[in-house]
Amino acid sequence: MPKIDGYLTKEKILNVAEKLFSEVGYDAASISTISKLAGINKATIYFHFKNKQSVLHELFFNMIEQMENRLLPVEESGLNLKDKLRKEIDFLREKKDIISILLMESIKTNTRDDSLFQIAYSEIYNKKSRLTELANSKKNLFLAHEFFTGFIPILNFVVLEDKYRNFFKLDEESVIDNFIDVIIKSHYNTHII
Amino acid sequence: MPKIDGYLTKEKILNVAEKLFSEVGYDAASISTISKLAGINKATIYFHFKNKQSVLHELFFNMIEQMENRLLPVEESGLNLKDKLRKEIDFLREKKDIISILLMESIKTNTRDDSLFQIAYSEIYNKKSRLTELANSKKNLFLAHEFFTGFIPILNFVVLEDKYRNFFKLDEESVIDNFIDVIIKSHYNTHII
Amino acid sequence: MPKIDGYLTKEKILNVAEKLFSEVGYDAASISTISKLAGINKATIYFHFKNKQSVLHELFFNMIEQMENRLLPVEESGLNLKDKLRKEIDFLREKKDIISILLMESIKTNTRDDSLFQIAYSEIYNKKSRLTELANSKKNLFLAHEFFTGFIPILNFVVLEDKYRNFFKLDEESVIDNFIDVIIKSHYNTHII
Amino acid sequence: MPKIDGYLTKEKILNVAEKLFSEVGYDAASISTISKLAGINKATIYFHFKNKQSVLHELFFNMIEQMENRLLPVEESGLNLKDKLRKEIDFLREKKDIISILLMESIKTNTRDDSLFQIAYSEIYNKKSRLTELANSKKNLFLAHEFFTGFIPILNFVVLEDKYRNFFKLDEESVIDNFIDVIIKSHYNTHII
DNA sequence: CATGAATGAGATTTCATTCAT
DNA sequence: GATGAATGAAATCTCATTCAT
Repeated sequence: MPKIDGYLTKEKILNVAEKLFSEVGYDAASISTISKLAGINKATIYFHFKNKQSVLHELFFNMIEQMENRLLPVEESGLNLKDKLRKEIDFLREKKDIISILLMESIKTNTRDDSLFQIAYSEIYNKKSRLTELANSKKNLFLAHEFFTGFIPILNFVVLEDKYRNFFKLDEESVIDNFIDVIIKSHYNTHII
Repeated sequence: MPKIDGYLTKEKILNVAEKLFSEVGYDAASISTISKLAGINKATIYFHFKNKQSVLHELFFNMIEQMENRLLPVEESGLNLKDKLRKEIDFLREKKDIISILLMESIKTNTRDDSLFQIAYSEIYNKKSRLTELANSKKNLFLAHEFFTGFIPILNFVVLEDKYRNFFKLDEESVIDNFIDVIIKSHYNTHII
Repeated sequence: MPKIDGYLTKEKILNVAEKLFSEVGYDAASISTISKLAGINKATIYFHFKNKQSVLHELFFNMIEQMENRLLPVEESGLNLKDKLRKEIDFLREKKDIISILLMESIKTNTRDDSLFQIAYSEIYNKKSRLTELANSKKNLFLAHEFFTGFIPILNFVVLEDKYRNFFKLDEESVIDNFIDVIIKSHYNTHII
Repeated sequence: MPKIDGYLTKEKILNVAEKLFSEVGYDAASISTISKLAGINKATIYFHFKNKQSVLHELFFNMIEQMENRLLPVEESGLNLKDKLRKEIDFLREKKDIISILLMESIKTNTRDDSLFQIAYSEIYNKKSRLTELANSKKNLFLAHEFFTGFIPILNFVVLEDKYRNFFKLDEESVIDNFIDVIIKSHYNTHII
């Protein structure tokens, strides 16, 4: 391995780790395997990262940052809701791996990591900046609506799409089309504000 | 029949494993820890189970069986939708641990386990037995509706409830009440059939 | 390896560890090497001991216990001082390994282990039970005398004897004889009480 | 000439290493830690030193050189024994770290390093140059006296002083005063020649 | 002179699993 | 049914050392 560009090595590690974590879960993914897949020495991972946890943290941190800084396609002009949603879902599909990890880690009872909620927070408050003006009771209802009938179904769709399709023997296009139809009818058409 | 804390040893193992798996995930939970928490010898676990995997399988199997055989409160007479839902959610809350495990394992890309979908299938087909009579296109739309706007949000609510409440600093009763309100409006009131 | 008598295995580990620690120091002695020398599997050490530190602790603990419970030959009747001392030194020579470890570990500035002082305490107070009756100023002088001109020289003799002999090209018997002569003249003949 | 905190880099490395070695022992002190404490890059250490061992060797070499070249305060005129001893001990106290390392390394059975004895040799022969004139039997007795009842207790005092004081809950001044008293009575007043 | 990046070897420790009793 | 003892494999992480820049 050329001792040239530490930045590239670090990127490589993060990419490989993201993929592997999503495939087998954080705990079942070993540093050994990551190093082999990245084509580098095990110890090199510890040159770039304090420990295994910090690889995960950096993945989460990068994800949170990206989500906070992006322009929401929902707010883009000139597109109808269906097309906007399709664009958003395609965007998230590219992030399927890190979303899988995020969901898995959030579910563990013992975790103190709240990256999932941080992302949800920024997504939801991005969308409706007037949210803060609402009365508390309404605000919490709105939050529940956004989180449990919008955010969660969409992330789960991205993550479970393939298995859903395989189990129920459906074809690819109909699955995404159907999902967009039902999420519009159930979530977007029933918005409170 | 030797018992530990009133449970048969095998049941004790299953209970402890279920709790630990949900806390730290299947991979981070060791047979050693399970045996210590159950107050038995490590080797005893291997008397009752072929290996670690089969402890998980038995948990999943039991869960699937229970879900298939239960009477859906939704179909019970005399209760309005809100109360029925509340009953159903309370039932699922008691199964929070196994549901957590189920969700975590389903998300792993590499898993071939489809217990989550088996349960979804039986839940959804239980509810609407006439589903099979529908035309294919309608059927798939219905399936997407049930799975992604009903089943998934409800399971995720059960599993994420506490963390959601803590992160957004909400009080317990309002969280469940709000969830029931929004799931009714988004899922139940928008049923296709 | 026969899975028969865990007690023997533990003893074997302690013996091997004691020897190796004294040869190369605690930190340079690896669990791997210990296991190989003991003819057992590395993991077996962790069945009998919590971790590497606890192997050291158990060695120290055993040493402290032995020292506290032994009858001091110095108090034995019928022997003159020279013979008593010779007996005592021969007793300590058999414990050369653990004494080496004890001294090395005591010297480390960062150590919080005070096994050396615990042993010194019990040795010194054993010898002169009337010590407690002394006035404080005398007591401390007595302590300094016992510790720095008796205990420390003797332990260091046991530990450095061979190297001292080799460096100065002396023969074995003259070294021990000379040491006994000088320790009697300097320490025992100058006792305060 | 690049300096760190006013020291040349090499000196800085030696100072940091000396301190760390004395705190945790040679083996537990890593080049990594030394470089961090010195505020330099790990590789820089390998520019100034062949390897880790040679850092230790240079520390020992410097110490030996210093000890060989110093004027012994014991021989200074105008001071009584007590004051001379106090001066000597204060001199050695400043070398506490390197003395700790020296002692620890000397105790290891496997070590072939004899720096401790080299220093002892030059100290003892410095003091009494007419030593060589003595008959062999007397010489060896004298050597044993100097080494085991003078040199060793003094070095051990310097190294164990703090721990001795803490364990027996003594105050600083009384400890050094008492030590000087007892070493005079036991060692200096019992000189053979 | 000094550094960032890398590595092979090996450290401690834990894993799932086995087996004689 | 249950256990103490053991193990091979693999986990995470650290080590001393190297080298291109």
